[in-house]
Amino acid sequence: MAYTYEYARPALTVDCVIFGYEASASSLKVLLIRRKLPPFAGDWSLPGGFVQIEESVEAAAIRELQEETGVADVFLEQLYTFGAVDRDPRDRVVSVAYYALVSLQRHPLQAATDAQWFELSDLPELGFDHTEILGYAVERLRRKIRYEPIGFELLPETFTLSQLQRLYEQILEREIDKRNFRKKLLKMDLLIDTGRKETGVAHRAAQLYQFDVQKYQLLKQNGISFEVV
Amino acid sequence: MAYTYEYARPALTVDCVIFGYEASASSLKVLLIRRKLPPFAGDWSLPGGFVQIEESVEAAAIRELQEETGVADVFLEQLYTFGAVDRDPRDRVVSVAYYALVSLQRHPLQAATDAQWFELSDLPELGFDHTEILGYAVERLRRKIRYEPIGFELLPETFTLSQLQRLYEQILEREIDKRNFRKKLLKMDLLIDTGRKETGVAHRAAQLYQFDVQKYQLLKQNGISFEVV
DNA sequence: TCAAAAGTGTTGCGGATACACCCATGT
DNA sequence: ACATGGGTGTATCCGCAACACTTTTGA
Repeated sequence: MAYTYEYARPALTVDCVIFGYEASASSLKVLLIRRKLPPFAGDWSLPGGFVQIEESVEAAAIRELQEETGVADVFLEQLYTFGAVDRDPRDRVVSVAYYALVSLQRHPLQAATDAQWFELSDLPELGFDHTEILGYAVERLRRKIRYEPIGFELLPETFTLSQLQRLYEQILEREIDKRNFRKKLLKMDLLIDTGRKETGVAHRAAQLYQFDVQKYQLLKQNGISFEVV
Repeated sequence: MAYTYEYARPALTVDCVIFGYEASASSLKVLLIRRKLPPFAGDWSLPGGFVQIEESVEAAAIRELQEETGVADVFLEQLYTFGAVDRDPRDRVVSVAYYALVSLQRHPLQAATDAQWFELSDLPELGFDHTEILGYAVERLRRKIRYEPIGFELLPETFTLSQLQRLYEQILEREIDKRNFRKKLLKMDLLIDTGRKETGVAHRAAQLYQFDVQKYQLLKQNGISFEVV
């Protein structure tokens, strides 16, 4: 079946920057897909696909994420729309980019066979304008993690303060003073002490905490912001 | 001439939230268009139109802005892409929203005949999801003006500190202490004292300043941010 | 001379930073 | 017993907020 329009229309796609984090290894990764077909065959690229006519743009992003990783219900946010005329050599394609945050502990993935995780510090060349898109995503993540509690999306349900700190250090690429970090976080009173401790570590076991989402929502309505560093 | 595709494609449009500011009246406005045709005939809406196949999405926004106001070379930034399935009752339409900042002193407009400026505090009902888009734009402007020097886009080339302060007060909807505001702004050393003074006012004439764009660019590269309030 | 806005300093407080040692646990 | 990370307090500094009067100018 074919569709005919009076004026030419660009194709509309979504592309997803999927960040995955493994707290045990303190390692921040991005999921990339190896392209089988031209253009850029053999290159790596961001997972993405066409927006179907009966789904919202956000639904398309959720569907892509689900198809590539099997996960649903994770943090997903629109990033930016890339609309240069020649960004795809075949056709006029406008792409709405999203980024997702996935805790690899909470969501043990069945990544698609042609997909692979890459360390953020060791990325391959990407097809299309995907290097630019990924750069945007990293920038957004760095900015956003400083004043909104999105870091918890990357950690297990319960986590230690050191895990949280290492996450921030990874993303912001700088060291943070342990005492000051703990003082500030605990003072906000948004971490619930679960009363349980880490297990299976070859040293003193750390307290396990949970982020208090409900309390945060309340405070947020009153204009209190979550400023960490 | 008609265009045929194997799969259905949404139409792609841009919508522009055009903020205009008149320093003399301390009044922040938005440009709206009265719709002549259904749907929402008679209602007001944001200026916008289709993305042409041979122009980038940003170019389409620039063109729209130019068509509606006659101005070019003003601040214009992508806001968000609105992609709900039913946001336009006629057809599937995805819209990339932009917002622009126009100093009404610097750019005396020939606004299109069907266009009109509205006080931000006194808006009519808008067609489509344009109220939501406008809300996004206001929120973005409020957030962004606090840590990036975009306020100057809304003022005349040279301005007084009081004009600058009133602009911030308008946008942030709160009062700011005059002495603290001046101290902070002047301390940043990003305002050039032109040596000239206001004229034609019925009281003591104020110093005229200019924003030092070059110096700001330099500092920005070194990671210094412009935090005003 | 009056009205209206320009211009100007100081103080107190709270949050940010810098910094080093003892504790608990598993091997 | 040792290695590894967990956990803790204090002193200093700087930026933020609060606050009121004098000066200049045109009408």
